[in-house]
Amino acid sequence: MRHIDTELLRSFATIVDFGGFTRAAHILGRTQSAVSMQIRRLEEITGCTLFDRQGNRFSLTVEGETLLGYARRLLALHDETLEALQGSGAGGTARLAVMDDYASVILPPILARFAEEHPHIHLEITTGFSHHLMKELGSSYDLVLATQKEGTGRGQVLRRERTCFAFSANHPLPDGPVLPLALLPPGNLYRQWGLEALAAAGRQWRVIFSTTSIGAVEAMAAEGLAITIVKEGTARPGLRLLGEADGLPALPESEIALYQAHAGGSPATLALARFLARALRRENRDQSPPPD
Amino acid sequence: MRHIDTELLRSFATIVDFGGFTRAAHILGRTQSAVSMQIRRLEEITGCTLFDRQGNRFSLTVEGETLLGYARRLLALHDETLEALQGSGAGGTARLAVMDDYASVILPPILARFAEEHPHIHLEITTGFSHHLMKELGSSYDLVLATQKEGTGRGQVLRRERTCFAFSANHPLPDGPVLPLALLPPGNLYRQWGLEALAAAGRQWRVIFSTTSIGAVEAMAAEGLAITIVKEGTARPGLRLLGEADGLPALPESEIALYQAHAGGSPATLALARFLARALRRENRDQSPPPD
DNA sequence: ATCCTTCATCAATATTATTGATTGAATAAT
DNA sequence: ATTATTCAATCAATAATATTGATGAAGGAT
Repeated sequence: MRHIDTELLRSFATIVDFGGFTRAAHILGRTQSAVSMQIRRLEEITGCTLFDRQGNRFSLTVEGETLLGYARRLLALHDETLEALQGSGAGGTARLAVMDDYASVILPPILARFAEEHPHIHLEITTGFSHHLMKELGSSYDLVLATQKEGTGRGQVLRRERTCFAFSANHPLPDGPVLPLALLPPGNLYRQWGLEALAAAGRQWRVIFSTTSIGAVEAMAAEGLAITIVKEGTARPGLRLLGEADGLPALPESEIALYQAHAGGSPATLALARFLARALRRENRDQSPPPD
Repeated sequence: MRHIDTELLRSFATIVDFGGFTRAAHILGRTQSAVSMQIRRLEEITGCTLFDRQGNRFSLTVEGETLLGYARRLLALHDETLEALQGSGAGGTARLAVMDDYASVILPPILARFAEEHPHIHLEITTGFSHHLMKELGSSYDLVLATQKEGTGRGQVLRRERTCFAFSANHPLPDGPVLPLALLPPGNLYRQWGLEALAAAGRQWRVIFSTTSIGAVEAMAAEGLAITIVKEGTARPGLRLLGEADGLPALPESEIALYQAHAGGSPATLALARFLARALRRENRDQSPPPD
């Protein structure tokens, strides 16, 4: 008698959420070939083709979409079952660390939805700088959502964002030869990128404001007191992004990447990872739909 | 990462429905030791003791009851998933054959509940005499619910019922030396039991009415025209059960047994089998609660 | 054209489930 | 009491299944 193993569904959902067999395999703590075989098994069991493979790229078939709906319900119920029986011990907690800007701008509505869908999972959210957060991945945090330079790091890249200098939309740019900057403290990635780019462009600068509060830095820029650096997606209203046209150098792209403490973590951790991947990747796609 | 295989839950639910590891093993097409190991695995995974073992007998623990609730929901969703993907082919059909009296008296409300819980499963119900139905088990039917003599046959006994002679509650018993009988046609089990018992008791009789309709036979008895044979549970109102006090011999007990075409049939068949076992065994228990 | 990324496939291996035989515990029968 | 029965637990052996690591093939990118 045919039956679907829950783990096959978990792999299936993870592939969709993370947009790839290989990426899903990393998250699940298996090899790519294992995941590929699992999907083959799933297709044999259901008798359906779940993915349209067009060489490298793939998309869900209609049957795949159908199964995805059932898979999500089944997985939620499965995890709820385990938690109901094992008490609300460590199994029901997910500890996430996020860099400040995402924590205040992008994530709140996403985490609210997650909390609503998984009322039994206890969330512990910490904010800070990517660099510091990464050090405690595995000890204090199960997941870290970090900003990193394109192509760096081994996390799952969920989204890419343009990084640029920014200044008040309502004030004229400062016109002296020395750029007034408001930046986060030394060690911050954007500070480093900005200073290096300015040095390479032969510009002079002075950091007139340095604080650990992103809000304060952006407020300074919005008031026309200094230039700062922001991600396109999280810049507050009132800020204008500056480019070559404004005489300011381009900066590397930022990758928003999700790091996992251990491949294949607790059910709660995995559920949160899948949810974040789904939410961030989907919004990303919506912002820049494919040209076809 | 721990996860519960759906098949473990199916075994668990089947044990509860059929009231035993060995019985469940037969239904599932596995050995008793396999089922026993599965439950051990399930207990390891959940970290709970699911059954209170008191030697031979066992009962569900509180955690077991909790898991049972989840298991039923999970299994229903799992089976629904498979059917959604495989089209409503043969997977969504269960063919049940039932002896007449149960088909008209006991089963209708039970099957109605089943249909409500599993709106996607297509039921094919046939009625007839146990003897004939059994011949087509495996070809025309997936399941046969049959009456049999105690201790006979290899089906799963779901219920036992007293069998006796019966006559109108409102008429005096016929007083001649020759008993007027209304029975089903030759080949019927009860006809055979009755005639053998009367012969052994040295009574004389005459079958004055013989038809394939149980309703007609019972109507004859209720009108005071003849004596017939009924199961205690399915006798219509207006009939009085006759025993030694009335000068009529006792008859063997009837076993209501469920036969399965193949061990571990289709999901729909298995679902119906479990449902019938649950419904009939539960009602049985309610009718004669254990003395402790 | 060449590299790189990504998924499919294959044979070998590792893992896991099932079996068949046996034991132990508890109840029913003599 | 003592002996059969019944039923689940256990164990070592086997069967079944999943995973791996290496390799191939098919697109996209440079």
